[in-house]
Amino acid sequence: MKKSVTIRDVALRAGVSIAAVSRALNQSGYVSNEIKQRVHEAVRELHYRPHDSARGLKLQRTNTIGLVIADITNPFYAELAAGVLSSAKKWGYYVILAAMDEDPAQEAEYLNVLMEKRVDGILAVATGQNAHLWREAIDLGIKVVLVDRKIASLPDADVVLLDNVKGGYDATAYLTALGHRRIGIMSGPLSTTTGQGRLQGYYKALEDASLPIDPELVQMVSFKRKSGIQAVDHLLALRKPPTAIFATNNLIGETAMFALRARGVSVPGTISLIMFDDVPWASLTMPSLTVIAQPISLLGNHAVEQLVQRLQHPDLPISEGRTIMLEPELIVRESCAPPLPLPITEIERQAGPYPSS
Amino acid sequence: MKKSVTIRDVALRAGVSIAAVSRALNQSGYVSNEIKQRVHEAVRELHYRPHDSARGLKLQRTNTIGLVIADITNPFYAELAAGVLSSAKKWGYYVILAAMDEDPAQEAEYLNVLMEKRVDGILAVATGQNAHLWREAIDLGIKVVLVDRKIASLPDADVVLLDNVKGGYDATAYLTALGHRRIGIMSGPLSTTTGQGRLQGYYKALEDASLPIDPELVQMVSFKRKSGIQAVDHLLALRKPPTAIFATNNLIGETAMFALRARGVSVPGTISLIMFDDVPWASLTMPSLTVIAQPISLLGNHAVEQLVQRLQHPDLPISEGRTIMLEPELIVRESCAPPLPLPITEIERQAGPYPSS
DNA sequence: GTGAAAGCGCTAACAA
DNA sequence: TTGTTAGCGCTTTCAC
Repeated sequence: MKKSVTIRDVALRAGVSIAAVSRALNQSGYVSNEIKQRVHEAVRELHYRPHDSARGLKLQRTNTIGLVIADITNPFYAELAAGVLSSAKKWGYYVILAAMDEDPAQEAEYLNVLMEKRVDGILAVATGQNAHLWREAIDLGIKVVLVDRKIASLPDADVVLLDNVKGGYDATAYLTALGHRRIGIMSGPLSTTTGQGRLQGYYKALEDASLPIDPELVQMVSFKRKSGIQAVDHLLALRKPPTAIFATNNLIGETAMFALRARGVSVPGTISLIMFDDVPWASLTMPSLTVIAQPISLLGNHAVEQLVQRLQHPDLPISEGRTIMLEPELIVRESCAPPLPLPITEIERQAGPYPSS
Repeated sequence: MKKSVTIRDVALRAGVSIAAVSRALNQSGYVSNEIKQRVHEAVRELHYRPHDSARGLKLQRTNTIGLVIADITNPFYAELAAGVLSSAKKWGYYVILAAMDEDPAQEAEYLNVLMEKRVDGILAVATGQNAHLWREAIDLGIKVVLVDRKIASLPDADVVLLDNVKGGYDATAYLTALGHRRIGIMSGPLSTTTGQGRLQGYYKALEDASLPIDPELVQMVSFKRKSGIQAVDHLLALRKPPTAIFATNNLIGETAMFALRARGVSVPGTISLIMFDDVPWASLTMPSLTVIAQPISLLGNHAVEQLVQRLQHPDLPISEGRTIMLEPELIVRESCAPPLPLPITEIERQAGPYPSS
């Protein structure tokens, strides 16, 4: 492995100074066409590649950003990442992926690394912990844009959000409009604004439909795969089980679908199911799933846009941090139907065995 | 935004030389415990963070690797990335994600960037083009490990593969064992070793079952979502349509599932379906999908392991490049069944209208 | 054990 | 228009 070729080698080869080479390569300052030519020729012959660490050291800028998410295996984050990657590339930024798995310790570890690497900015769906580290990153001069979740301890960071309250409301209202009166919700953790918002929307829709809030119907689960099977069982075992379930993200929806099938519960015959997040498989299941779709790529694009803006105008007023809010959309498919006149157990109790749908 | 604190500041604060600080922080060379103490105190007080570009420049090493894939939105790559991320972190490496979307031009662009960034290594599911750039990367001293696909032009690169021939064979043999005699295949592009291998396995299984090869039954499609709908239609429209279809990756399987449902074809009643790749939704569809599962996380882990080994022993003999080959596994679910005695169109022709399954 | 100093590869004053 | 040079922040000889 031969010694790597530097700007000095190029200068020698082209018979000019290294400053001239730098100028020629960066289109900065004055360079005659002749020199430009000679330099590019030398570059080609020598296979010269500028050394990014050296530029980074000199320029105090890396053209690299960090993307902090929970789990790339979750289609939501995968699509977000896809949007971020392509947008970032367009602006000349490249991304270091940090999957913290909803674990504050891992988030902290990644944050430390991203700071040492002096990434220009960080796009983050954060746990909400590590407030101190986030502050430190910002103080270091790293621009932070929060995506999907706001965090209270960073009121001054830009943020790109989905209107989760509306999403939760629309999902629930769709169900009440179908005639459901007992709607179960598998809610994500209230430590996240997404969990909070969607649950809040659920409450609001019930209220608007003059329906009582039954605490038994709200099941707290984590935003992870297979984390809520017992939540489904719990709902199913209720004295008066719900006639519909609202799964507040795609992993939870997967779980719900799985558990309902395993228990032999007919959807939407016995129970209707609505899910937050549209994902490719939602139209492949039988029945296909009615969902609240998020404009995920847009979320990513806006986030990058926001970040790039901060990067290019380093001293825009921070003060409040800008907020961009996107709208979710109800996509009706097959998994929701009007409820049976009465919950099936009620019917059984009143009229004896009843042929299951 | 105040000037960032450097090793010099720490030295001043601790009342020692910068060399001592460096030694203390890196556990290298001799440092008295007292100095060590003072340094760490100063670091804490000043919130000092080593500047990675500076270390990188000095050390000619970045602790960063590139991961080149097609599309993070494909669950296969998402899981691969997840495996790579966690393995890499364990070894102290962080990853820049490059999604080239099966496009050689994008791959080239990313490759150039990764070279300029002087990543220590690259893990790649490559297009197979850009041979020259890959060579250049290796010459630059960047260790390259190929994952999932081998590329002919880089015989000296380490490679971590799945036995695609076996996978293709097992899928097809399972179908022939069920009694299928006309099996359609939606094959990926032969420019990839995965496409090649799976098709080769298909041929081999047919041969072993003494079944003829009918070119009409092999449909070439790209490894992309919804790229093969017309391929399904083509198979369906055949004078003697297949009684089973082998979809050679998860995106193609998604497409097949989608198209068959849209056309009202019963699975596995009229047509059996088997897919390469196990994905979370494969057990949620109705019927659930019989698949050939790849040990994807393992693939990622091995790849990182391989790379780290090269990184830690820079002058291991290159010569041939090591190959690790993993085994696929057949997971039987509900989407395959014995065929109808004769293709339904034959029956119709012979016996008039026939009640569809 | 500790510190002074050279230098990693690059950019941008500044001088010519 | 071009070249010389001083760092960017760090590690590591090499004297002491």
